[in-house]
Amino acid sequence: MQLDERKRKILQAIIRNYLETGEPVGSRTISKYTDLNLSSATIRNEMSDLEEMGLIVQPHTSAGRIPSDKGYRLYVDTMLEEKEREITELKEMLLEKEEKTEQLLKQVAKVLAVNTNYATMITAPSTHRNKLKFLQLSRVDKHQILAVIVAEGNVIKNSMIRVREYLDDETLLKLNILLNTNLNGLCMEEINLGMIAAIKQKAGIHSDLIGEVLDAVAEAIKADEDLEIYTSGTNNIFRYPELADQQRASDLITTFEEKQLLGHLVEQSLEEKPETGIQVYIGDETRVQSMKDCSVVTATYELGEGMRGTIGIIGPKRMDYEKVVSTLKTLKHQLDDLYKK
Amino acid sequence: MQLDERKRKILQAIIRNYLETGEPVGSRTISKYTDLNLSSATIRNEMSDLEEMGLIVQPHTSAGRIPSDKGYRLYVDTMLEEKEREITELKEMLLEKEEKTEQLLKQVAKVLAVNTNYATMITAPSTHRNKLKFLQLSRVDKHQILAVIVAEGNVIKNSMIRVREYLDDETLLKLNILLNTNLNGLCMEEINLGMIAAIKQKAGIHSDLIGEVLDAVAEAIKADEDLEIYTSGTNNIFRYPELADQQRASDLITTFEEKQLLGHLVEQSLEEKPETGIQVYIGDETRVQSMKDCSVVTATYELGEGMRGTIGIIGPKRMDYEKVVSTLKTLKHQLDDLYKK
DNA sequence: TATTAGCACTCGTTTCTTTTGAGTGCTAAC
DNA sequence: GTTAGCACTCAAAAGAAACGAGTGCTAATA
Repeated sequence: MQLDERKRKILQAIIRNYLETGEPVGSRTISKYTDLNLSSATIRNEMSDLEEMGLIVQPHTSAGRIPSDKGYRLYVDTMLEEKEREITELKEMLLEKEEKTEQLLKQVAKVLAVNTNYATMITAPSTHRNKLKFLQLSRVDKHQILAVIVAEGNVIKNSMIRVREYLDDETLLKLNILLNTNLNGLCMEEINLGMIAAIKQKAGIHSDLIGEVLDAVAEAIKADEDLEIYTSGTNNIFRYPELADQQRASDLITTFEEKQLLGHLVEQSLEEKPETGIQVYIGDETRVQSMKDCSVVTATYELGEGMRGTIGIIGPKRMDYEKVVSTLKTLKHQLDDLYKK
Repeated sequence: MQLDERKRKILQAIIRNYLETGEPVGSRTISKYTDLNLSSATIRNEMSDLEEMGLIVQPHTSAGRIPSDKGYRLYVDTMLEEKEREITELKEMLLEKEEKTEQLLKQVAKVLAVNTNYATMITAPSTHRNKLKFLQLSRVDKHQILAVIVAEGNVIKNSMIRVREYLDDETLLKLNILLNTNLNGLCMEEINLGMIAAIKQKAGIHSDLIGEVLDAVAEAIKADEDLEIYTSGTNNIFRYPELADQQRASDLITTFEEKQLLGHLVEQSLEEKPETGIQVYIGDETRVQSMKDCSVVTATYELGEGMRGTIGIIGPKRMDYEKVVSTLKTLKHQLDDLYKK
């Protein structure tokens, strides 16, 4: 059986209606509120076909139809209408271009949650592809050296290194120069213990003490690789009865709190990255058990070369895909532009 | 009417039973499972008295009794039995004494939540009473100076300062010495713009450029004053039917996410600080609307002079106060000891 | 051949009624 | 002062009945 234009229209009408109401849609409703001018009986025949094709399902015998995951997929892939959709509050926020990226992102997540009525998440741009810009060791007291590492985009890391013996000013200065000349401009990912070993060799360093310090620096650069995820609007899940029952809600809340499952989702969307940078996961496509009744829309934004972060919107399967996708598209571009200026 | 020993015993029995089951307690239950050897009729008479005194209430005519807030208060104030209660996992964790206080605290919150089956929150020690230990300005590139500020307990702050003109090495070095000699050992709270102005004067600095840098340093020290609160085990609220209905759960989740309401609670307990450092808020005593059906037990710990943080456990009013209070007491001492070593 | 009116049937939802049982308060006896 | 006994209350559980949205199928229609 094939999907002719009429079937498409009916399917679209069913989905549109279901997205709004959340109730199974009957043939009579479609017959009345569509410009197809067909009786409910005809619609019933067509619906029967659509069901056979696996695009819609009946929750029980005497109920209307609701879209299946396959139906949603078809809808998302071929039936979305694009609209420019800006959230003016966001525009203003981005103009201010706060100093602290972290704060800005948290704010974005919050405003997005309030405006869409879905839960949102956002990750700061990952740093591992980021280039090292500046590195400094300073003595804080006799046995402690502070390593400060600055990367492109002014991402700053600190690490306290404990040394057994006093390290004199001269050695410290030498180390600073050595490290800066050898590591500057490299991206975090390229720097590792082996590389540091090579530097040691090249510089002819044999002192155990200095070796230890260098190792600690390498550790510091690698550390903290776990990307932080901020969430907002978690309570929005209670707006949708299909997510609000105790078991489901509890599981979802846990997922949001634990975050590392969300991390998988983020990584997934960073990898798959389609041309638009927007990705839609429906139900099981999220690969997260607790989200099997949810859909997630993610957008990948770039704040500079190799510094990619992800925004996600999490809602029920019957989320307003048109609104969410186009809002995210606009926001993504706004964020991308932020760096270019 | 006055509360004689028998009435106390009966009240205690009612509360103990209710804490366990969450069901209204009837006279028959008390008669059977107490060593008072009284018939249910006698218990009924006593219960009637207790109700008149406002210590217990009846949800409806033909139901058993449940403790009122006043009843809980009496119980918490006078009937708790102390036990040493350690969570061995915590002990091990604390022994490791992780480098990163923040990570450690998050872990503590999590373990505590898993072990008690309540929601938990924890704040890092506030820094404003904390003493400045080390301060350094370094040039990252032509127009950017990085200020690194280290306080007692190795609390590190960074701030990027944008300068319009190039600042030569010599000036930078001079500034570093000036700042360190003048500010070291002072606590963050004492340092402000006025103070910096005084230093400028004393040092005879008239350059606008240097003035700006100093102001930025003062700003950096003050900034970030908002205390961060970490929560864990939010989903535990679903274990208690009296909190798990949609409206209440949604409100609570929001409170945990927004956090600033929790902040009030934290400040409150920092101020009121009783001898033990443990504080119990029952129902409305929390002063937070969404927590009117909850109780909160807080503990104030000290990681050094003036560096006080707070741990909180949030559960239903019928939480296991004995367990929670004594667990927190033990944990508090463990944390307090952590610094002394 | 495609569409539609008509109708019997299904089944979740709502509403109302009945039953059950835990628990009380009161009274009279111990 | 304590207790047995009993009538009474009321939420919750169980059952029964009515409702109605929606379907599938058949036969008539264009």
